[in-house]
Amino acid sequence: MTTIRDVARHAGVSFKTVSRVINGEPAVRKEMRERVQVAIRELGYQPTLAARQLAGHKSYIISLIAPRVAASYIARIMIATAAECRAVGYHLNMEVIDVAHDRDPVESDDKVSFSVKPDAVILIPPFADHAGLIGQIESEGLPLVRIAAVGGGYGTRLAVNDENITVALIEHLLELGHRRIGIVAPASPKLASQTRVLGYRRALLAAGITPDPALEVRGDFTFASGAAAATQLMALPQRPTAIFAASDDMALGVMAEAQRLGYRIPDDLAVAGFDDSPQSRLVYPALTTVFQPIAEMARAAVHAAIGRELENFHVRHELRLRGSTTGDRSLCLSQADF
Amino acid sequence: MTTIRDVARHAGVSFKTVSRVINGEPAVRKEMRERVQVAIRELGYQPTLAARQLAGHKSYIISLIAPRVAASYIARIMIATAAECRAVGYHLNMEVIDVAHDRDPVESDDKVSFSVKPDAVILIPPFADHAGLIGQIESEGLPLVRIAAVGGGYGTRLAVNDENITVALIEHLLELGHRRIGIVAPASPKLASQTRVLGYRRALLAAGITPDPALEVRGDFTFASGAAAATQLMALPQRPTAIFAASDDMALGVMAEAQRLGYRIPDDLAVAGFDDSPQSRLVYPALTTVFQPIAEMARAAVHAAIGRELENFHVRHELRLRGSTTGDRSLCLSQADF
DNA sequence: CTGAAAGCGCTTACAG
DNA sequence: CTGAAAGCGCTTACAG
Repeated sequence: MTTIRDVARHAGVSFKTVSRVINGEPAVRKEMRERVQVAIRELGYQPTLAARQLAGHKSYIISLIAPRVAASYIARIMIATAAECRAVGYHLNMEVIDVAHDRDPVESDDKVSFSVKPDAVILIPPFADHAGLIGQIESEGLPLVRIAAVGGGYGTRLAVNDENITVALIEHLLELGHRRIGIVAPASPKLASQTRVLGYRRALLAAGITPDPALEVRGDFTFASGAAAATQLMALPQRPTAIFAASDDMALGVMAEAQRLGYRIPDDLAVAGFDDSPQSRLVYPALTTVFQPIAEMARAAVHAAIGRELENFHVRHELRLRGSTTGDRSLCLSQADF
Repeated sequence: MTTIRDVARHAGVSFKTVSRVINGEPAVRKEMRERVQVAIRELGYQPTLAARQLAGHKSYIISLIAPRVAASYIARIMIATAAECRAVGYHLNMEVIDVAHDRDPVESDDKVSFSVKPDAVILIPPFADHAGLIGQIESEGLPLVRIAAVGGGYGTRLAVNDENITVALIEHLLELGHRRIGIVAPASPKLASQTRVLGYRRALLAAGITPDPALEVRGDFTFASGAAAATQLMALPQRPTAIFAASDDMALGVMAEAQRLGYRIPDDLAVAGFDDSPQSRLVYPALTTVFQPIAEMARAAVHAAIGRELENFHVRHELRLRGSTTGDRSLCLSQADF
């Protein structure tokens, strides 16, 4: 294996100088630096992370703790975080937790381990507010970034507020003439996505409509829960003419169930979701939804995790108005944003 | 930080004995072993991976090299691999490569790095046959597992052959009375999924139908390419009454385009896909498709990577017959398999 | 079955 | 701007 000493010999400098070049330390003459860089390239040298970590107390590893679920939101965060880590010279350690088995990620045998000694940890929903994990990470003394966290506590919170964009989405439905608009709301109160419910209510009130509790049904972000909500809402004495679901998967459940019951989308029922997931484009009619800048959030999280400033960071939501509300009959052929 | 010496002191043994217990070496008295294990638990000790790696030439890290694409197939492999790594006491290092920018993962600045010194590497499509990457991994002397690889060469090949299950799927369409069956085939010849085309042709021939080249259209696994294929196929003088797409995303493109053109599914056109992706269940009617045991393949890959035997390993494909061919009007409410 | 020595490939202070 | 010493937390041989 090529080591720092091989590079030093090849470049005719002390191995310490090589170390300085690798770490971008200023105190190296330009000529030396270039000589070392040539040697590194010629030998194909890659510093051993483990040695750097042991000596320098820095691992260049970030751990992402994610649930083992099929949600595209999770997959998109995972991929974007991994890509961003690479971009800044870090490595991503993925810790995937099986939430289905209901094991405590802190206390069970299968608990999350920090033996890779990451430089920082990123937590995403539904763990962003998991007190046990947060406590464990704090006691390990690890920097923490919590994406879409609601509560305070240890760590940097990357808060998202979906209220305003949801207001805009509901206004779109109101402009189309809908007055009875149902919502499939997040069941768990401790989620950032609750701001979507606030936006829904605010938009209705602003239009002079009193939110009807019968039109608010809970879901757990799955397709099945969206379908069940649709069954319930469409059975109401005064059924809604539009339904907003707090996630695309639930919205697709609403759409499918409505179609199964014989309603046409959007003629009989308009449907809107949230996430701009890849699957929101795969149905006919395509689903109206809200684009969340997941890649940018992942970038921000990685930068926050390693203590770098990120310039030009804006969490810019965007309405994606499509056939499921507008009646537009074209397909969505562009690739999904990441 | 708690080190091996702290544990030794706490347990009243030499630190070498602790090391032996951690590594499960046999030469330790049962009593000693238990004493050490208690100390480890009491102190919450977790051995530093970097130190073990440096001293023992073993990192307990597996690298997965994956493309940065939105395909659920990729996300499912990623998640399953990460979960399996955890299960066997390893850590997953994710290297996500931006294929969109067309940068060479071996030669570009952004090339894949092995500075984490993984114990093994796992390659998935479309990299499973990437000669450059395979060569790099071989020259690093790293064990390699290639999931769904086609060609020979360095590394353990986890081959999949989809021919037989595709035959079964086409037979299902034939039984429904379809005689003109179109296919959206993989464009790239170097993919394991080409076995799906072989199965398609074999099933037709077995039924006494000569495959019609006009009914074979190429796609690149995206929704858009499926939609384009449908446009083309449905414009044929003798249009097909059923279309099999070699991936679910392409099948959904076929379905959406057909619906847009006013055809009813499956009355006017039956559609079938491949993957049993989560999104295959999110549409109405639900998509007939083939379940691929991705989680089991990931398990097998991880075990092969670390040189362990995996008992009871079967790549068991399964037909998932749903409304897009059968006309069944129920929704698919169970969670997707992983 | 248990222990003391050497060393993995680097970085961190500290000199010059 | 550059170098020689010490040490990060472990495992690998080698003794006993």
